[in-house]
Amino acid sequence: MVFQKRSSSEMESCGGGQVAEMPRVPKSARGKRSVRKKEAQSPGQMMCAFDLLATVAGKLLDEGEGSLGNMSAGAPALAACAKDIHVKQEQCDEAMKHFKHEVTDQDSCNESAILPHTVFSRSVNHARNEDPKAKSEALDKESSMISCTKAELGCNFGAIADRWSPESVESGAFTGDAAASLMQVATAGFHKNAPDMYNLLDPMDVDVKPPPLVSSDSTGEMPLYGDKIRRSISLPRGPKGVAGYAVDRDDDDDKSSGCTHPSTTTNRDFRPNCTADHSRVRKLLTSKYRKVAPARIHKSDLSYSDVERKPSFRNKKMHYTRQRTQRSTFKRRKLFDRHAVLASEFGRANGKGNSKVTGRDSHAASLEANKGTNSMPFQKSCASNDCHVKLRIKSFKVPELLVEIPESATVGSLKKTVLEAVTAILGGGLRVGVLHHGKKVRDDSKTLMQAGIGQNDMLDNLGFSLEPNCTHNPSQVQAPEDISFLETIDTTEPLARIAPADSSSKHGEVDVSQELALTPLAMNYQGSDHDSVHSPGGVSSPDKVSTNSRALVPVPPADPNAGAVVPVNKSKRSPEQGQRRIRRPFSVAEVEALVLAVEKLGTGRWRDVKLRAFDNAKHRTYVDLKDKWKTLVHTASISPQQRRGEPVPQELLDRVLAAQAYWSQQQAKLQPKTPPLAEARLFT
DNA sequence: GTTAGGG
DNA sequence: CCCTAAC
Repeated sequence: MVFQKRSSSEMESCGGGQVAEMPRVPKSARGKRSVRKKEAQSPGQMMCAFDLLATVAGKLLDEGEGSLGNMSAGAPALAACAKDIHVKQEQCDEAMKHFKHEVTDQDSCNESAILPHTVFSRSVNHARNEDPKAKSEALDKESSMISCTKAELGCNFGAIADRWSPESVESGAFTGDAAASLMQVATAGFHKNAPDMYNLLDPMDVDVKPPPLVSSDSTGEMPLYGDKIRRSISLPRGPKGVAGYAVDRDDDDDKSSGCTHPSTTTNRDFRPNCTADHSRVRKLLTSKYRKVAPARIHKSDLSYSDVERKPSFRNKKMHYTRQRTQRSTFKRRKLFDRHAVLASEFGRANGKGNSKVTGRDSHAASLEANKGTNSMPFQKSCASNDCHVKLRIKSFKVPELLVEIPESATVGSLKKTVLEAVTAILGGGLRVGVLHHGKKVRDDSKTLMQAGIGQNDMLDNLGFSLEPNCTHNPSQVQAPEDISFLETIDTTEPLARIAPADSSSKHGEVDVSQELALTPLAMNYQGSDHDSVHSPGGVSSPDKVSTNSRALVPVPPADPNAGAVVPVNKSKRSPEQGQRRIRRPFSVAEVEALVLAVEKLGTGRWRDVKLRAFDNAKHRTYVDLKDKWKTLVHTASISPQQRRGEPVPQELLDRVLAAQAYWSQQQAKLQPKTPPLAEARLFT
């Protein structure tokens, strides 16, 4: 596994929070993005992971409490177990060095900061070593390296809550402390022995309040989806080398995997069936900014299983329908929304090594402070001077990962790889960011009160994020903005996270993450309506631009009367419609499928073409297909030198022209509305 | 909801 | 890809 370090530039970005220019923003919408200024933050405010670590270390050591404290006692012995850990010893040392440097550079940090980190890194070994049996089992299962039970998390959270004692709040609990506590929870969770690492991904309901009716997974950090990767059985006339992988992706990438569980509704600690879906590795990193479509907050949307999807699609493709209808209906709004759009596509894996995993995203996991009905991220129960702040974090999401793994690898190994990546990230440095009103609160010395946290207005404005420690990936060039979102965005801040437009064009390789080519062309062609039930547990694939790449969009104000249900994001923005779909160039395989279908069905029957060849490609609408055909015809009629993008085999283009000519003729024959010549009719 | 075609 | 008109 490769543990990439971030480059200094990234670090800068981590702290700088600069706003990238949004790519495809309609001119009409430009100029409305002043809001993005809110993102601009002083580099000096960058919160150093050390602050957190130092805080954690200090607290734990001083108080002599917590698992970390205990673990520290065995640190020496743990050192010998370094080989077990997936973070190489050298890396640990390297990390140590970085930490030291950091410590040196940061007055506010002291040497103790190193300890926590070290302990974190090694605790994994420790835990695993202590129980050989458990260890082997874990390895066998390849997916149980890290985890913790909800109960454990809950306990930890309880501890956090305790830390936020009345006095501390009153006298000035530091936001840094809060972050440290959160980090502790997260870290602890990852080092405990539990069934699956998804626990961390699960929402953690810290308080006792009943879960909100609506999931607040609006952080924009949707669980990985359950894309499927299938291998094209055969591409009839397709040229060799044609991408044979098809990845079915949800239309909008926003549908979460079918495994999405209404987190708020159920607190399952173990969700084996979802593993595959959730473990989907994304190519990631896509965008630096994301937006969340409010509408997707609803749990029904979240649980969009493949099975569920298909029917809905057939039933009128509500999807499109809704889209279109709303679009026209809210055209104006849409334009406005657009400026908040977009995602970029990701970076690509570098290197061809197998099982390379890189944690590169800055907005690692993101927590969200959740406010259910009336639940707010923080609840202040103030009795005179006693102001307890209760907070609920709906979910943790691991940082985005870049994974490269040979197709021959087993699903199990993929899981393991991903898990290792996650472990490395967490072990290598994790920090928690606190966001208030969409802005990171970098000044750890501020009290909650000073930061405005705890006031009634903050309910919807507080969020947390788990981020990789910038200091750990110095070599990483791409410094994704490390802005994480929380679903709660201040209403006054139209949040505009625009994704850099480096989209599509360059995600070159067709690795797993690459666009999917429709698979079952052959099958479709044969008229079989390939069932779209692909095991959700299939290998997950990275997505290019996926959920993550979406910018965050505040949820429109809920119905006043329904306010009790989900007042998560209030915003005037119409989410769903506002976004321009990301550009997804057709792969050769898709073109092949399209050509095949058109040859058979002819032009003018796009819906049928869609159903026949792209039924599983949720993101391809019949309009898209029609448009693609249009461009194909055009492409075929121009010189190769004038063509752009992924070259389409001439053979296919020839077929396009042939099919176009044939069907045009057929059409002419069938409806010679304007009977040109008598001769024409004679033909029919 | 689909098609067709311009943008 | 989006948007509309037309059906």
